Amino acid sequence: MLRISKQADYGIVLLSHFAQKDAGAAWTARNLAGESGLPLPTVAKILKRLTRGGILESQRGVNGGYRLTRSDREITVASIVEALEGPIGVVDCSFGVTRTCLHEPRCPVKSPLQRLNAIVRKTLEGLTLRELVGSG
Amino acid sequence: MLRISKQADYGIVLLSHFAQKDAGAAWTARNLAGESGLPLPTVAKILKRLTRGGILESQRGVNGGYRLTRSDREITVASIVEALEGPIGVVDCSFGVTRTCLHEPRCPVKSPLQRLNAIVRKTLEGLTLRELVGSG
DNA sequence: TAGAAATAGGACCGGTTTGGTACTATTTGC
DNA sequence: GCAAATAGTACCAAACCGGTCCTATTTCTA
Repeated sequence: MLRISKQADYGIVLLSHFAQKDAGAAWTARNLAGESGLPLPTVAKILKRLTRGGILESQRGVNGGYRLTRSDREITVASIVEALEGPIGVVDCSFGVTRTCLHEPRCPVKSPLQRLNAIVRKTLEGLTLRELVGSG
Repeated sequence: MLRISKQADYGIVLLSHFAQKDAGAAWTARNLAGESGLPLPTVAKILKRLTRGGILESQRGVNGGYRLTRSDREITVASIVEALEGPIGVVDCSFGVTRTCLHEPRCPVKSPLQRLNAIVRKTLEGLTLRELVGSG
């Protein structure tokens, strides 16, 4: 367990297509669906989220499509996961906001768990799309 | 997201009680429930799993209870998560066995995702219960 | 100017997983 | 023999997730 969602998994797969070929090239959802073998609606949904997350930029209209907003060396796995799943938090109280843990007053490991969270996040922030795809 | 289950979360909380006090001391499920504020059935379930995972050892009968099988410096977060959630795998294909990915033939990032998985696992394997609780 | 091609956004439903509880069996000490 | 404790399993409700569909908007081209 401790896994990322399928959406994030697919997101990495799709982004790897941008990274592998000419980094500046544009892809349509339809092309990527054909290339990856994933269903078009799913691909479209993921690309939209990646765009909202600032990882892709979109061009509407007939000759539209998606392209990377920056180099694959500057795109971290953390940003991909966050765009597709929301904030990275190993446990609920890691968010540090809004959510209040019922057991917080007597919880002996609140900050240790936040440290665990920080470690995992830092790991993912230090890993770029380039690194992930480059040495496959 | 990218979070551990509540079971694993609670498991860490419960184990921290073993680590904080006399490491050799035994705890009953009832005592831990009282101490942590978690419901007894839930605590009992988690302790059973930790025992099966080799992290705790149990003593049945009237004066029974649970205690750590080894020092809190030798118990890794990875082993805790694995005991409570099963094998750590960031994505399905990280398991490398049984499950076969439908997209595997054309998947450009299979081994990169396995590398991601290895990185996360290694991080958790390098983090001990002592470290997690010690500097809270 | 109309139509086709593409993205934007949100609603919806089915299935799976998870969290939590309860029940019964077994062991152990007094 | 009874009480206290763990072992194991089954079960149910709720939340989450994956996937699809529908409609609106933008843009190019004929």
